Amino acid sequence: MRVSRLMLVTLRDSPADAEIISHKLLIRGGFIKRVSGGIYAYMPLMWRVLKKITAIVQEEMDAKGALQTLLPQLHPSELWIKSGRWKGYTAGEGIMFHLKDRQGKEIGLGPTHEEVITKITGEMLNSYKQLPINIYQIQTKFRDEIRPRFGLMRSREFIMKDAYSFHSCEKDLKQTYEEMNDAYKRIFSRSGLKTVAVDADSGAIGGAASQEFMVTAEAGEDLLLISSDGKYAANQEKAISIPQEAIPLKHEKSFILETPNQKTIEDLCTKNKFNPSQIVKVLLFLAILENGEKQPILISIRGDQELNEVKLANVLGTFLEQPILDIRPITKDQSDAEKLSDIPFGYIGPDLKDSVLNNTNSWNKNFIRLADYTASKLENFICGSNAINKHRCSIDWNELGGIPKVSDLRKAIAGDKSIHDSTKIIRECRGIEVGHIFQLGQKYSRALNSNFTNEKGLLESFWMGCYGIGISRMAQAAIEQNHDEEGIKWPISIAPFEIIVIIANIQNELQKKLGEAVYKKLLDYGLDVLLDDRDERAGVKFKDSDLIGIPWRLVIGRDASSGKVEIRKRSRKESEVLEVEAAIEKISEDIFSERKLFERKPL
RNA sequence: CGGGGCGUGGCGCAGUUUGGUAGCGCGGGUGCUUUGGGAGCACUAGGUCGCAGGUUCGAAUCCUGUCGCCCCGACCA
Repeated sequence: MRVSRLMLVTLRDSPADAEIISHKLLIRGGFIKRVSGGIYAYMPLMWRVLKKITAIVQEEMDAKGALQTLLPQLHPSELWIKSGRWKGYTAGEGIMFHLKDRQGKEIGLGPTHEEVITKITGEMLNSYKQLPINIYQIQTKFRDEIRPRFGLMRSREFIMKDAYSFHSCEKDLKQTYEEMNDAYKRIFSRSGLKTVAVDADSGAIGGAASQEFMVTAEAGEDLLLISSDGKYAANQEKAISIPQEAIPLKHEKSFILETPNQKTIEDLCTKNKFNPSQIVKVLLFLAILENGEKQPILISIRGDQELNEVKLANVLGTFLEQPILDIRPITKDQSDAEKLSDIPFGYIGPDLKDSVLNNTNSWNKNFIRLADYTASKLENFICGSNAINKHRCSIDWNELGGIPKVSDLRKAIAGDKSIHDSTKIIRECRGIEVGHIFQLGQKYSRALNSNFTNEKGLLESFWMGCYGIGISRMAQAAIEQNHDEEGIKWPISIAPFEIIVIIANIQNELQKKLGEAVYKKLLDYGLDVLLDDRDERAGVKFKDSDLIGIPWRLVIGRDASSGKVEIRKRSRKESEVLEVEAAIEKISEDIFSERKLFERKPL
């Protein structure tokens, strides 16, 4: 390909709406073009990158015996109603685009394909003899993100590889899950990405075990917690750890302490010389349930700890045996709107009476009371008295009428001890989620009545797994990990081209001739070559080649008359001047050996 | 959804406070010079100032509405 024909439009200035480096570089290099909020066109250079990533993904999936298909993007609502996800995905802050067709039938634009695939396989597969099956597609997905941002990192239309496996038993599912785990490690390492696999919350997809593959990068939206020996790694949403010990409170007879205007843990501690770990703080939340009920929740947690809302939603969902559509703190405005004048914000105790809810007409009239184990373990503590400007000191759970239902609700944080080995300390870093694998179990197959006949001749629901990779996100994450002040440094396995040949001065016949010859020769070698044949000053071409991040550069310039050219690797500072033939040999050898490094390894 | 900010040529911005008929840099075109790290000079094209109303002799500027985009938040009791 010739740069003169490439539709290469690079920008000197960063666009005002780009925040992170990878987004800026993608725009400046002309890789993507914004069409609307969270919606981008992939321009020719980008499409080459995406095709290279896709090829790696396909090779590794195919090697595991997975089958590629292409599923529809328009999904009838009844499938999603059956699986129980229609409401959660469309109502409120649901992320599913949906529309009505001319018959008035509701249709959703696929954000993920469990429903569709489960329906199809349920109809096509009937016997355990046909299992296991692992089926995948590489397809555009649609998600109406609450807040699209960072270019392709969180866009509303994006390319994803999603695979779904079907098994006759859980053991078989676990085996495929492990194989996918292996395939994913190969995919990311072949793509030149440094990733870490972490335990994850399975979120809206549901199911049992799940693992995320994270590209470690400062710009990542997820917080990861990793033990100092690397043996434990989890997304903060899911992470469990051993918190710091509480500092014991002096034992004495319980009493009421006047605490005027001390509504925060911080105020309470500085004014009375308490330690936050000696306090039980009580949080008031409102959960919106799938059946439409609005349920007030009272959560007790140790004062120095923070609540993990994902854990809270999971615990609550299990307890109530239905999905939680939304859960968030109750504000003063909300409680006023419900005419609940008696809630002593800042002074709430675990034993706040249900009677404060008497006036409400849209909420449930009793609290669900939960406690994090850091709070339940305290034997002697301080807490709100349910009366303004008063706290109770040296109180215990008996005096409060017992301990609420206990769960792990706290956020694990850096500095905690690891659960697998308490001598190992947890540290944190940020990550970009590029892959996620789940053991779904029978959640979808049961809901959608997707069955097979097992060895005993009995009808059984499929055991399912699902496995996603954000293809377009991967491309951007690669930049986040591989760039410098000048631009992108693509890993060679996913670079749009492997080498760029720059003719420094196209007016110079000698250079031009030599450049064309070198270009042809490299093409004949089977390399992905780009020839910069533009009538531009050399500096412009150097800047552009650095910006778009081609791994090798070969310059035909002032030494052309003596048959010499300059070569440089994008990842290095130094360049080298060699005879043409030697340069071609060196580069092709290097690229071939790099290709070997990144090519499929035998199982 | 709440708060804040911004919409002026392809991109980055000034002009808006104090109304007087639109400007700078980059980019584009032509010519000459230059030619290994985003060249210089000259000429040139390109904008109903997001959109719709209103106020006014006159609106990018003031008012109302609307659309779009960006950031923060939607947890710290």
